[in-house]
Amino acid sequence: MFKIGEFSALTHISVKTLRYYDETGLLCPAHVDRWTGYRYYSAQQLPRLHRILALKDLGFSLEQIGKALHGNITLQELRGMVTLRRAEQENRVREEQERLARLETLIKFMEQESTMSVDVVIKEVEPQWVVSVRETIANYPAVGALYPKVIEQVGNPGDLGLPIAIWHDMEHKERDVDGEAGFLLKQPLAAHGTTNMYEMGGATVASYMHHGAFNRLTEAYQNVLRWVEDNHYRIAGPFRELYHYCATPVRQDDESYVTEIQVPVEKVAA
Amino acid sequence: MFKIGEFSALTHISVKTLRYYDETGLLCPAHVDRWTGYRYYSAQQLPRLHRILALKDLGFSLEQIGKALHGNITLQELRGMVTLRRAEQENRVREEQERLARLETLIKFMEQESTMSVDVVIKEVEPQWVVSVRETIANYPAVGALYPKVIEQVGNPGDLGLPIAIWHDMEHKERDVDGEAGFLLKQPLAAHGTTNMYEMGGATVASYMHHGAFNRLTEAYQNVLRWVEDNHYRIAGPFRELYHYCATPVRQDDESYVTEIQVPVEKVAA
DNA sequence: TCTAAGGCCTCCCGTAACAGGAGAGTCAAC
DNA sequence: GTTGACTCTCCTGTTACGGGAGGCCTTAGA
Repeated sequence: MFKIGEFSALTHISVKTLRYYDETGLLCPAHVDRWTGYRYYSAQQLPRLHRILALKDLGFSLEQIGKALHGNITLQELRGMVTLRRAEQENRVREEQERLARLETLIKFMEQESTMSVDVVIKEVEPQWVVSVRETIANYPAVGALYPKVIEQVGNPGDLGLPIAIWHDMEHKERDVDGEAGFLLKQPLAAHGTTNMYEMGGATVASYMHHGAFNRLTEAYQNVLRWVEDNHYRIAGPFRELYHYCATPVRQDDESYVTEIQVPVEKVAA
Repeated sequence: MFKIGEFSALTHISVKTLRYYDETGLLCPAHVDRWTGYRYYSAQQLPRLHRILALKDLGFSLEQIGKALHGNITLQELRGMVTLRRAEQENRVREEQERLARLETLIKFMEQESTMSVDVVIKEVEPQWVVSVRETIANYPAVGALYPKVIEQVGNPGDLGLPIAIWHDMEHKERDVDGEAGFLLKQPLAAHGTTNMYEMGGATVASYMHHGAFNRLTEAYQNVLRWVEDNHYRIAGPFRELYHYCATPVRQDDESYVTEIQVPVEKVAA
């Protein structure tokens, strides 16, 4: 029989940990002095402690280990536990690898003095109802002229959510741009005249929050698209712009605007 | 200005999280109503929140993010942070991969109905003082005869720690075994007669706690050695046996004994 | 036999990043 | 005016322990 300190030295498990395992019922001392409360461990308990450590090393929680060790577990169930654990661990490894890849991409960006790419995040957006008009317009800033058209055809401006633009060209164009302008909606409305009313699908997007003037959006796009490529994603749909903050009258050089660039993406198979 | 629920819906960040970020000073609302305590967020805060999410995604703690966002950080410092983070993340990935590898090995073992390999753990053992005799003996059980020799040559049995054996043959032998028998010591003693007194080096070992009779140790060795191989380790020294529990008179079939097998190992380069 | 040092006990707090819930106040629409 | 949705603060719980306070127990030395 060992006192807790001796058992701790023997196993290299801290006294705190041993007491915790006692408290949680994972490994109770072979004997506890009724009057002093001293814990006494026996060498026979070493295998159980070792098994605990081994399972912990495999990534099981103490609660799972407790259940597994509580006696009545079959080889079948154990197999099931381990197989499940492996699946979780596979996900874990993949996530951590992707995180590492993002870090390495960021470092590459930073070597070129660009700090912006810190801010690109991948997120899921839900399906959204949209009312819009789509036209070929002279250039990007000209999209501003489309919003009044939408507003005048929709009865109640109170129903409108965030203004958005969707760019259907897959590359940058100086003129004859295929643009769509409209608003997000909380509920579907009836379509009027030349407006489109549809539910825009949900998507995985690379999102970048641009805080600054519209005339620097092109630069922002370049960075986002390079980020997408460097992180092994592929463009999976037309670009979306959400105007989170935009004062009227609209100006191209107002630095207070907040514009979100959303590039639908899908992961390229490794 | 958005109320917290609106801002939450807009960003897909939970209300709880936003309040937590307020509390920790990471992202305080643009305005807080003095009387009601209501939090009001502005669209201008979206970029900051996005940056927080991005850094969190890269694995930084909220505390680190707080420092980085607190304004006065140079590109140099940011680069340093990210580079450090990458190093950590590389370790992380490696650890998780190794854990996965252990799980897969275990599954392979379990397919063959062996559950024992759950209990093999890698651990570091410190250098230890040892007093022992080394001889070529008839077979493994014959090692028992060596311990009295050690005891009689050492004055005080009170100084002796755990009995151990060290097997210097790299393979299983039926006879003429090169065995060493002795005891761990707390402090060095003077050597006497034919005993050796030396400090056994520390090592990384694959350790298996065998709870059962000596005559089943061979089977245990087989499993441990297979585990070592399957987990891409290489044997790095003679095997050690520690007799944590062993009643006298010594019998080969006493199932209450607890014997630890330690196989010094080193990782094989991937 | 007394004492001092160390070992052991229980109880409480802290960790990171929130989630859940109680109880009370606030806002907006009908 | 009322209802129901929203918001507030405060408290607890999560995992696997570590640190420390305050008090009892054991053991070695004087």
